[in-house]
Amino acid sequence: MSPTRREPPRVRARRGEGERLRGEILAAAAHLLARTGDHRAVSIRSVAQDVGVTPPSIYLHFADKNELLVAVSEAQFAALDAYIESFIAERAPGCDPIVRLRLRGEAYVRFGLENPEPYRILFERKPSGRTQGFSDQRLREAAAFDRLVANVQDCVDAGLLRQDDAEAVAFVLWALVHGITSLLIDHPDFPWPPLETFIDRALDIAGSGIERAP
Amino acid sequence: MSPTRREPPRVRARRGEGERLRGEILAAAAHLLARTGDHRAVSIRSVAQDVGVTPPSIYLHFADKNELLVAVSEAQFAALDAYIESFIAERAPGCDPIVRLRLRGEAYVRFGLENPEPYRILFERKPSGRTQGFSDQRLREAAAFDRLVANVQDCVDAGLLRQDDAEAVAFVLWALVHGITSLLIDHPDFPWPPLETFIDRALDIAGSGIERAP
DNA sequence: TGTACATCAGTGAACGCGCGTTCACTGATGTAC
DNA sequence: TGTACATCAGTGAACGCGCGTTCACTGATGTAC
Repeated sequence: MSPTRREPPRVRARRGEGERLRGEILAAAAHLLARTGDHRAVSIRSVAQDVGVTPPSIYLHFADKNELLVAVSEAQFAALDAYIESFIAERAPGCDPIVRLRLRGEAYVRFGLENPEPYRILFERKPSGRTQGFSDQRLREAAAFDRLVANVQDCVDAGLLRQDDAEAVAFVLWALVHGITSLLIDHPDFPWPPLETFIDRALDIAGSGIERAP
Repeated sequence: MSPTRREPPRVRARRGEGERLRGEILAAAAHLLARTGDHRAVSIRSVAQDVGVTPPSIYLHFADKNELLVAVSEAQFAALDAYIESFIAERAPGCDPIVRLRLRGEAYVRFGLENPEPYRILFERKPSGRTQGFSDQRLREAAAFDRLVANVQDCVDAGLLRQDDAEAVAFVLWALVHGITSLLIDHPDFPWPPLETFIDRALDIAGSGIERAP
């Protein structure tokens, strides 16, 4: 029943350890996001309360709310990237690039479904007020897009895909998996086909659309 | 400089014409959405102000804010449907179902790009609080999804596509065009390929993925 | 034709809420002499 | 070893804002007699 979750509220950081709070703030924001499934729940006040600190303390580490959200996004991008890479590494220690490409797509969708609100923050957030904080290049790296392009290029190099512009193909593949993820997240009650089927069918279609004719 | 746009504010409706206000409210909400590009701008107060009426008047026609938003969505779904059908009708008065399918995809993306905030409201809105107001079936109809399925089925029947479950294919196609639309809308500054190229490439890939082998 | 009255389309003021942010402050921790 | 002092990690109270919603009301319009 108590509104806070930590008792006693918090031990104050010792001299020189002020940075510790920054980490706690980011963790609390991510936790709020996952717990509530609503990015509007991430307010300066709610984050402060979860950390066990007063709202003005946030401003010791972030200039304003936008800067906090940008930092949260950075962390989520890193999480997405790590998720995908380890998903692939666990299932395909070998290096068949086609298998990897397929797993990459599946991992992407799964990350989104397991972390809907973080996913929304990453890819459906309004480019609010141009204070975005993410440069185009940063988004590219963060979204693991460059890795996708490299994966497609590997397939082309191995003679497995039609000779084609790897980047252009990567855009289409990204759009496809993003589309699936986004629809499933935002309309969970719509009568979708089973997840496995949906992903498989999508990757089959995309696959035979880009595969090298035998 | 005046905060309102209509002087004198409004002529009061005559007896029996109270429903007129309802239409004006919906129009103002849609206009606000298009003008500001931000669904948060659609508040009871701002809509009332744009209509030239006081906030409580809204409640004469809508039980609460959610009901207003649902009505706005209904109108936008209808607009999407009309846009697609007339886009196709203008360019392909004939009935080659493959051509129609392709135009359908293009029209979908174009509607989204021309109406980003309405599009967001339709497909990226949070299923907030389960008070959604849209049944699954309603979304299906509204999203013109059934028309897409029928179009795919036409292709199959004409022997132009691989014998396949039309609905499953339609899901994938929808995901693809939604993915493109959504990414372009939400990350307008990302270095995307030119729109034509993006759409063409996507539809080419999807096309050769589902086409009947010659 | 005249008047009392019901109805209808709104109004005006207020409520309580959570928000981002600012400002002057406090009190423990470490350091210089 | 003892003490004055600077620094640092926070606090507490308040600001002004826009929001959804409620409530008692007003005044023009039409109707019954």
